[in-house]
Amino acid sequence: MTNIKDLAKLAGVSVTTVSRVLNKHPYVSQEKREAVLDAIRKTNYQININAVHLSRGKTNLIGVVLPYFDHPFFSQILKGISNQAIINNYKLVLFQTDYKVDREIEALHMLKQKQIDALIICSRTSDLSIIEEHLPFGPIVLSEDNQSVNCSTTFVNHYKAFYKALEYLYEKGHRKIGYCIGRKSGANSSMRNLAYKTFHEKYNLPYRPEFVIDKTLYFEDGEKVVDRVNKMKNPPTALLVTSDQVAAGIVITCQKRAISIPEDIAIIGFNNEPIAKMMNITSIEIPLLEIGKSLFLQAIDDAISSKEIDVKLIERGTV
Amino acid sequence: MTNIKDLAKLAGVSVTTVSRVLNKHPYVSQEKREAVLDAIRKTNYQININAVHLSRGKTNLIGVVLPYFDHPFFSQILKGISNQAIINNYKLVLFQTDYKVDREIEALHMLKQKQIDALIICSRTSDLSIIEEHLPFGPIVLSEDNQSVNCSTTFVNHYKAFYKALEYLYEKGHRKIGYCIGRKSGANSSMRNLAYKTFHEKYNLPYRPEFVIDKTLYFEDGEKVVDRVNKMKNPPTALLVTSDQVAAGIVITCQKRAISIPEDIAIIGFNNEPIAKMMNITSIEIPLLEIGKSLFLQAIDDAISSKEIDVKLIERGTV
DNA sequence: TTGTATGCGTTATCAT
DNA sequence: ATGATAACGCATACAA
Repeated sequence: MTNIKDLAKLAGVSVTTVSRVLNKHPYVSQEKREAVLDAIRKTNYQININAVHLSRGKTNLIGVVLPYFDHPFFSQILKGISNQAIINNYKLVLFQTDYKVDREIEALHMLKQKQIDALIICSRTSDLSIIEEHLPFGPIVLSEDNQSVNCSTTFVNHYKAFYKALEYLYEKGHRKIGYCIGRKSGANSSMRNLAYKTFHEKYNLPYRPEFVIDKTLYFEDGEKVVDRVNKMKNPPTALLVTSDQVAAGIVITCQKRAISIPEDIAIIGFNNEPIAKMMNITSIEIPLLEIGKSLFLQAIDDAISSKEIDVKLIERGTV
Repeated sequence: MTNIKDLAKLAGVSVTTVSRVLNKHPYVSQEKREAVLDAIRKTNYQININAVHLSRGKTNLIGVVLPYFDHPFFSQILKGISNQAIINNYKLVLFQTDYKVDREIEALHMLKQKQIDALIICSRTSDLSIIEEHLPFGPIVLSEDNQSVNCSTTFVNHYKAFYKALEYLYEKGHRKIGYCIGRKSGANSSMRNLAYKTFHEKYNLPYRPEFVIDKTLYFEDGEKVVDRVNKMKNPPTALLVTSDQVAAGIVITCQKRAISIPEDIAIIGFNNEPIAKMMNITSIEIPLLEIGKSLFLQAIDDAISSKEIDVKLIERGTV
């Protein structure tokens, strides 16, 4: 493997000059520049990027932490991030955590080790104190509403979004409302649960723990949800479903079992994925690509900022 | 930032000894080891991984090239790759190409620059000659049946899979069969088209170009497909749909428009995604996680190997 | 078991 | 405009 030293010798210049040519710096005579370029051609020279990284202390790599990427919610955010990464000439290093803290810490570790310039955490599992601890090593961007830690965030106000959906159902006459969610823990889940509880207090409705159905992520989980609801003596008349995938699964299952929507049970999905439109599912639209874009831009921005993303209720046929 | 030199001074040993401790080499006295570990604790020392990379000429990073990762086909393969990467302590660098050659070449470039140790190309766009050119710089693994280039491959025999599905439809009495595919170009698409043509020749059926519907990738494309078929004077009685997403979209659209499946049109999907099971769609099962796993293992294996993955027809209600 | 010295390939500083 | 040289932080061959 030839290096700039070899090139320098071949071109009859110093390594500095070679480096200048390589990095398109000014102050190189046309003559010498040509000589260097010639040497590069002749030797099939290839820069060793790791040496550049060491010297610069920067890798142009950005880490992305997410639980799984085979779910539309995250794959869309990732797509938004990726689109911007391409534009800005960054590459992405993926950390699929399955919500395991260790994996997230591994990612933070890579930030500490300078293998990545910044870290985007799409869904956090580790403690905020650990995030804070790693802040000195590079920008960390979170996708949650968070005032307590001094880092950039792009987030949906899930409290507001949930509340909006609940109020909508209330207006439509629903008094027994349940919801389906991926996991019960996590910052966003907590906000939704808070909205749910506050809503019930406001209207003096009883809070029923069995109306909260977790571990619902994928299309096929819709069947599980219908099973559970069917077994209830006093089932909900409406369901907030935090993923259109699951909502669609519920709709399909109900069709199979001759359960009418919205008469027997009303459904509001989330994300407004294409499947929601096709299946005429009322949904809370969340601009995931935009979230991804914002997260990335914050990751490469030295300034710290917070961005709240607005959501929109798309009325369709399942309420 | 403290480095091993500082540690050495602090612990009263040489940098070599520090390095030995860091890398858990033998031949270090308990005493000196403790001294080094102490120094590490005191200084909050953090290794600079880029220096390791430069020194070792290796990054423990593996590149993954795919057109998009918001499609179940690729996100599942990626998941399979990722699972293995975690086990083997590798990180993944993602290249979303949108089937743009430049992006793929960028990935090959990073291999050349030694920023990644190996490259997995899940769906190739660039010329095979370009792949071959980059082979000297590190392992490249392809997901296609390919004898001409000397690299590892894990692939589905799409010719066989397609033929199997076509024969099945033929047995069921179908003589006018169309198919939906993501793109017409590409190695895998070519194999399928070849199977399609061969099948038609064998049974002396006319080849109708309009029966090949491309740019069908996502759920919502199902509607487009139904639109196109509806407009045909002499429409197919069966459709091979190379993604269950699209197949599901077709089924939903047909339900809306009172088109009976399989009476009016039969459907065979691909991948046997969960949605296929839920919607009772006949599908060709492709073990995507297994493919991902194999691709990864080949990427970190110096030996070159080829692995053909078998598929299975899952009979359900759409034929 | 330990340490010295050198290499890894590049960039940055400074002097000329 | 150009070049010498010192970082960058670590691994390792070799000597002891």
